[in-house]
Amino acid sequence: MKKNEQVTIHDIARALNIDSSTVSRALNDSPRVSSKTKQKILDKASELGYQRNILASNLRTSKTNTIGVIVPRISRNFFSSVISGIEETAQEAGYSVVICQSFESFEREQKLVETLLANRVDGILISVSMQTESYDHLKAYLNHGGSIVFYDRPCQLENCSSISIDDYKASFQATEHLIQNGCRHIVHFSGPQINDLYKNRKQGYVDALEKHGIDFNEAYCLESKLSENDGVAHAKKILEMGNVDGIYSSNDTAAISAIQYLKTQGVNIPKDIAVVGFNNDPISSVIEPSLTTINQPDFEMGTIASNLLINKIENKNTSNESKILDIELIIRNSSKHN
Amino acid sequence: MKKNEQVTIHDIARALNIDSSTVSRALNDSPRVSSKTKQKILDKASELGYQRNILASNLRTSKTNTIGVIVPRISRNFFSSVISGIEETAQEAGYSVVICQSFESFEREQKLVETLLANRVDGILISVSMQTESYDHLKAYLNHGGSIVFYDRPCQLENCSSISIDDYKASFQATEHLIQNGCRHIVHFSGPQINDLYKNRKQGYVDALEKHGIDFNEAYCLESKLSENDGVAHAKKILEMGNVDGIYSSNDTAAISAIQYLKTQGVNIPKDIAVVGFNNDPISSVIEPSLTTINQPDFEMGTIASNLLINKIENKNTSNESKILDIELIIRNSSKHN
DNA sequence: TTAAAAAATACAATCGATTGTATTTTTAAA
DNA sequence: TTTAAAAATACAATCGATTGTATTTTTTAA
Repeated sequence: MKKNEQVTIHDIARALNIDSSTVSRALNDSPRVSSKTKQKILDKASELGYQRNILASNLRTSKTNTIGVIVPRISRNFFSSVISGIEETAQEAGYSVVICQSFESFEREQKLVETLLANRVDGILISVSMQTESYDHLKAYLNHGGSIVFYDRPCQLENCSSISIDDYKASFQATEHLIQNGCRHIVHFSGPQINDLYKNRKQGYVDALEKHGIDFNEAYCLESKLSENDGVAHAKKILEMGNVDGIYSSNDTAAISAIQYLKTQGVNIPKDIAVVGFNNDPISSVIEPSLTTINQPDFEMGTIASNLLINKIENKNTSNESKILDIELIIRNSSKHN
Repeated sequence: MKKNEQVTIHDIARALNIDSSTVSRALNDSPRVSSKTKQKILDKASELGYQRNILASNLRTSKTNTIGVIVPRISRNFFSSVISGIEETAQEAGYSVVICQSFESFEREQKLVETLLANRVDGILISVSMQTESYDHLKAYLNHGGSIVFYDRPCQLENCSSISIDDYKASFQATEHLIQNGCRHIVHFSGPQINDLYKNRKQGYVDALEKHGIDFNEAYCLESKLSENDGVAHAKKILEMGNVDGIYSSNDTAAISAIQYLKTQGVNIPKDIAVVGFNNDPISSVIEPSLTTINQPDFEMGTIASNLLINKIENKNTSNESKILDIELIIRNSSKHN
């Protein structure tokens, strides 16, 4: 931005023939300035159209009152809801929020963390990309005195809090629901096994099968990034397999595209194949048959993540917590097996 | 962030017994530093774990290489696609992007602009909120030397470029499509008439009716913010009206919730009432019947918006442009009237 | 009225990087 | 070898706000 147009505290000071330190204190409502001069300064400031330069302020105080949010992609309803929760809480506490998308790319995630560090944000809320296996970029940020809280996809990293749901339990519940509806050959759409989230979801599926005396078949576990295309590809494989009667997908996106493809191939959902998804995307209630899915407290996850981070930043609480939220299985029409 | 941990160019300079200005120039790859010392400095920098403090740099250069994006809400697919386009182009040009949601609130929008100004972002890309009637907040930003480009919802403001679609034409086309499919009593879900976008959409509807000799009935224009709830409320009104046989909605969200409600009331879509939406949300192809809608080049709109703004910032082009993109009517099942 | 205490304000260094100018060192030409 | 030109580096001011310390002014109490 052009410099000439910028009004600084020095301009105000000069206009009133006082010192800029007094102006600074007045603008910050310090008790060290009399209310008379405060008023004079405030008046002059608005007269001149003064706008505080936060860059300068941040540099001096080495505090930006900004938190960075790294999210795989904002277009997923779950994530945009989490962000809303984050923003609300952050705003109340006087923090700005910078939203960044990693698009599930590790390389991009690294760059984003670097940029956030260079910009000296006070803390980072991150749901790591599906490719993230190394945490050096995050460690670098921590070493510079930053705070990190994981949300949705927890990671084992010292000195970080996390907030997530009980993926294992949710998965167990979803799978058991299919079994109780008569499914015996259940395919699982699983995500990258490098992250705990998808590991836990797979394990819940495996254990539910075991509990009900169904043999686990590795070929029934289709691992992918759970995109729309992946859902279609999985559906094709399922038709080749022949005897599949249930699908438990780690997200709604893949479940929905699979349903759509299967319908075009004359498969009856849920009669032939019952389906359960994960996330409760708005689209899941619109598709026919409506999709049975797991609902997560997304907005709440955002508010809690924000709170954990701000507490960390402000040192109110030095201990690290791993909070787990409850989920809910929403039973709709895609899973009624009769 | 804590100060003690921070390595500065002065630390590097001290360690090598040279001046910090040389370090600065070396890190910026200036020709004024010999390649030998450059290498020494680079090595020492990585050895000490140096991370440039952009705050300081920005303060000195009064350039942040950051653009602010104000969006009504990121959860709308159209907007998240625009953002992707913005990010891609901005990144290539070396700019960071800060995404902010106004949630259609004017008050919030004002605060966001203020924050972006305080942070001295080089430019703002904005789709104004549905409540925005005054532009003083934007003028203040312009007065401080900032650049503004409007996207999707253009505004009459001096010295600003804009990128949008031909809402009038799209609306005309959508309405005409309904008429050609036999509709005579077409209700229009319109948005706040304070913005050109919704004015144009309404006018296109009105003129299409006129062209085909259908009287315009103000009662058939239901104005709202086009939320899900608004769609349901409109649907109820339509049932009370009795003889409505077509709906043209200014967005998909309202169209879809209306369809869902009407279906529960035994209305056959499209036989009894044909429906056309706007935006081509992913959900529009999933709902049954699939929704006829207007597809906008969302990603492209983002890239062009970014380009216009960056050109403005870098003064490559001082003239102000109003670009208009072409749309496409996607005909699906919700509008076949027989 | 005067001294001490309290309030208000001024001075000056600082945050970390950038950049115009000055100085020193190196190179090239005479 | 000497000198001019070019290259490399050092010096010092600056961006705009903050903040500890010093000074001045005002208030209070004796």
